[in-house]
Amino acid sequence: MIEFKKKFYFYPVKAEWSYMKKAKEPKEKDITTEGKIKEAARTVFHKKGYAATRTRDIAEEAGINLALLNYYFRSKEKLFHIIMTETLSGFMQHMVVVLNDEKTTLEKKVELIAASYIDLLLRAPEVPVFILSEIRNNPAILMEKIPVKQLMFHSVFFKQHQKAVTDGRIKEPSPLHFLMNLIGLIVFPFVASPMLKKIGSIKDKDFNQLMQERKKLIPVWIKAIMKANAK
Amino acid sequence: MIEFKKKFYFYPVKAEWSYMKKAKEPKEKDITTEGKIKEAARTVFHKKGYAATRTRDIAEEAGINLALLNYYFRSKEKLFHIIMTETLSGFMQHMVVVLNDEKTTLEKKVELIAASYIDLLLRAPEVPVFILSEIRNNPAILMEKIPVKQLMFHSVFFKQHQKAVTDGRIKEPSPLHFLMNLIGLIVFPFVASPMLKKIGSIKDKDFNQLMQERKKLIPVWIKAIMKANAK
DNA sequence: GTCTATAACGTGATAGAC
DNA sequence: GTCTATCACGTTATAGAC
Repeated sequence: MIEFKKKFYFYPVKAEWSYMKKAKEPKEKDITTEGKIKEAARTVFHKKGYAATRTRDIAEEAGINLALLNYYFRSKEKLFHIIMTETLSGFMQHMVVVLNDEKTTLEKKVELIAASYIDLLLRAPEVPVFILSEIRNNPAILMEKIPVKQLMFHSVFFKQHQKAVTDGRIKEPSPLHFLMNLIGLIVFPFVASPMLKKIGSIKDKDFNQLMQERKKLIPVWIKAIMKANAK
Repeated sequence: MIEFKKKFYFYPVKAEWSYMKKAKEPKEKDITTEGKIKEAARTVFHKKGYAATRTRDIAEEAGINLALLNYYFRSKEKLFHIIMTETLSGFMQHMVVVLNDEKTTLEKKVELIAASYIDLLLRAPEVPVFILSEIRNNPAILMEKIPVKQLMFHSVFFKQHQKAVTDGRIKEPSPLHFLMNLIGLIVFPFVASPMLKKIGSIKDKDFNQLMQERKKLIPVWIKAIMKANAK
């Protein structure tokens, strides 16, 4: 009880609420009311952000009654936290798998990350702006949810990178530049895509084509950058 | 009259409102009430975005009475449009000057853009996320305000880049990749800085140091990328 | 579980005194 | 120009019938 906000002090706790359940397989379309609300919430939150989203938008998107939202998730804020947590961990998990493969080389990992993240982002292009702008309003979200630092610095990827540096194959001013460059080259076109589509007058199809090209180009570019640093 | 929203049909038009005046020199601190409100609005909008900002936040930040905000700027929306326009054009103008210098080479322009934009972003690090997330909620903003496309494709920079391609010095799959890479390498660390500061546990001072390094490194990296493409 | 109606609250905007 | 008080409205959350 004690962790609830004032206004919820007397609200009965229901053990069957969705955020206490285990996440379902994402691919089986959830046609339960609860599932529909969560799907709708994900869509609307990702598109408009927390502050600009009205619970009515979510209810409408889900095709359900507004009251049901509070029945299942108790508050807009709680529903948002669920979506945020799932979005963040989905993003991280995806990377952690690749980063910790013992069998692949550093170069191969760059290829895999570029390819798999571009594919992921093509399916959910609004996610990066969503994450970055929500973190701006509440940076604490990051640490609450996921041990990002652990996942990063104890990864096979990170150790391989460090070894490449001590071997002299890379002479990075800082490993952070390597990370910023890799993620930046992958993610930036997606966060800037509204501008890009205006400036370059390119359609969605052309944009997809450009991103497909980048899957192959980014590893080449990263290699070139590493060589340039080694000089 | 006709362009006003319904609720403003009968609101008297005042010719002396701030957004009709010419912009003042940015460096002389504006201590008029109007100036204080605008400064405060810029700060708060940039930090929290339109939807999450309350007019009361702005009034408090400016140290003035809430009613004065509507007295000077008539509505939250109008005030926001002023800030948005100034922010966007400030960003573009800054680039247009460099892009259209006839005397500098393509390579030199890359250096100048990297250096001047990183300096700009160090002074206003919240601006990229602000622009990108507001455009997400209202992409029309872009075209309303600034002829971005014109400025870009008729620039000396763009012509120089095209010439370098036809000369065989660059073999870009698309000039858009060049642009995405350059801007991405510059801007991405700033939009991702909250994550970066958590993941890398770096302080503001270390972040500044990294960005200073990037002023020199980005031109080198861009050159390396161009060479890799030329192969 | 789902609905309608409504309470409770927050926020943008305004009237009117000074 | 600046203030206090208040309105008007939209939004979240809830009660209670079914």
